[in-house]
Amino acid sequence: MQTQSIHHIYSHLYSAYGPQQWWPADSPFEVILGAVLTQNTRWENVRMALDNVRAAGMLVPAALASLDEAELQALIRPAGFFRQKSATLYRVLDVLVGQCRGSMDIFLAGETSSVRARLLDIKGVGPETADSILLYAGAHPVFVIDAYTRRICSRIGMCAPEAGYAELQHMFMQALPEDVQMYNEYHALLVELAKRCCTKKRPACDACPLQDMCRQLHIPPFA
DNA sequence: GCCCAGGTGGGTA
DNA sequence: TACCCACATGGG
Repeated sequence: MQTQSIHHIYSHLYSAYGPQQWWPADSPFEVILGAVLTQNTRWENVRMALDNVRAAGMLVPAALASLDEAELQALIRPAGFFRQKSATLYRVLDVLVGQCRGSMDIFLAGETSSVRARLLDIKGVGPETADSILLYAGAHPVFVIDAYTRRICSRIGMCAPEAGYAELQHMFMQALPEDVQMYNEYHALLVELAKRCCTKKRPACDACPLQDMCRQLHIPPFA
């Protein structure tokens, strides 16, 4: 039943919105920066920070790593939490530049579980940041859970509002085939749904692509 | 002015 | 383990 819902949600969202072609970045390295910078932060703010980094010609691991703290913080300031995030970025860059010669391929090569563990060892990189990097920069098959995913699932009664990261991730990965492209699209479609009409302010709306499905399956908020 | 955003880590009971 | 809190900017 839950498995079925997870399949239905995907097909409805895909029909309604089409392929999303995520993540909004031009390179794997930019994915990493975005994944850290978007921690508890709107993407609009992240984009301003990334624009600063790009304009400074710093969208290259070795170049960014060579900046001093004040310079890096000035660039990423619009994304908020700039002291924490600059410290996290230096730790990521230590591994990427120091241990992997700046190569994203080396940085993300290996078994998914061991690459994930390596990422989680970096202070400031938690499960969502690690999984975003794994999926969108490294094409590893992990399903990304975020605040949008949690809000949507809890709205339609698929999980408790306080459901944990691992619990939600397991729910999706158990229901779906291990498919990088699908995990990629699915997460992007959930973000699109959340932004369009599953906002915090508006729990249910007429434009929701899931309303018929919710009614058929007798699940709130449309049941 | 007040609230909130695509999290994470540290402290306390 | 289970809460509680700091972290910071920019937009509604």
